[in-house]
Amino acid sequence: MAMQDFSRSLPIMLYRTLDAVMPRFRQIFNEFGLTEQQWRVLRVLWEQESITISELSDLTLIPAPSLVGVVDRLTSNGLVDRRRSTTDRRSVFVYATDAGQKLEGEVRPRVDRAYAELRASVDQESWDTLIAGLEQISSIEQPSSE
Amino acid sequence: MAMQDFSRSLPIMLYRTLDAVMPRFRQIFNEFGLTEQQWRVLRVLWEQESITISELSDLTLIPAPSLVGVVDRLTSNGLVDRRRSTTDRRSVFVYATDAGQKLEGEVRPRVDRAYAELRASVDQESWDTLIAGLEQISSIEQPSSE
DNA sequence: TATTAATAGTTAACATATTAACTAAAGCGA
DNA sequence: TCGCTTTAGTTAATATGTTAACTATTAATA
Repeated sequence: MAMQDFSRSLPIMLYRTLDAVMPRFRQIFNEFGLTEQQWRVLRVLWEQESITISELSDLTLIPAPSLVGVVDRLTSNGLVDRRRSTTDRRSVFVYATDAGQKLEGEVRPRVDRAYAELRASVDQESWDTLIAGLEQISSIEQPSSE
Repeated sequence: MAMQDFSRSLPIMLYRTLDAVMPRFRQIFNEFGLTEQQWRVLRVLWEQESITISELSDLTLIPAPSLVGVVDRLTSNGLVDRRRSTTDRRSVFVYATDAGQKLEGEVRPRVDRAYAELRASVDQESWDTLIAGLEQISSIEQPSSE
């Protein structure tokens, strides 16, 4: 029979792993007044000069309706700003302000260190295998929603 | 340097995998007027005659404050009910009503089938390796929050 | 070119997550 | 037994997720 053990089903294992991994990062985010989602947006903007809302949604995995609020709050905190595209007036570009850029130097070292420590707590091979396994399943095509 | 590629970092890969896996299940839940969290609560109650809120929180991975509302809505839908413990009046037991019990026969076959199809889309060994990898990382002790 | 369809962003309604605080009830030691 | 601490559940405030609908703009096509 399928899914005999609920506690070891794939979804539960994924959630459990996130519960084990994320608190250490969220603690750092909070020290800088950032939420996890705000961090993700900034993390992308630090590498992409300017990017549309929909591209940002794809890269951060934040659903577009949620992203609206996240960008709103980042904007009111002076870390990012919006600029409507001139070529396609439907699109809106988001970019990091100077304050948003500056934040990278303060937050990233902390986060990168925490990430390195996490990665060091597992042997290299297990880690790579896990990432590969996640890559495989996340690339499964969605069943057609008929 | 750590976390070179944001899109392949562990958290993002976990979220991406959930995004790939969950919609097929949520669609089924919605057909029966259930949310994902409501399903998880029922899924546990179908195996545990009666269980306290805190135990339910541990098994469903739903944080206690959220669980209050989930159980509230399940109660108002007549699927579960609360009963305060007589031995320790701080504890509250939750149990499935007759309607809640009856729902298992309708929803579980659908969900189990979808789960079997998902599992069949990956070879057995990759699946087991993935689950084992998740098990390993999710069992890492939380860094002491000093 | 007028219509229609598709796209980007947003709003709305509801459910859940996160963190802190709060209440009631036990547990515990002076 | 009194006072302190812990525990179970809940409430509160804010942020985000989920789904559907809506607006403005662009693309497509007769």
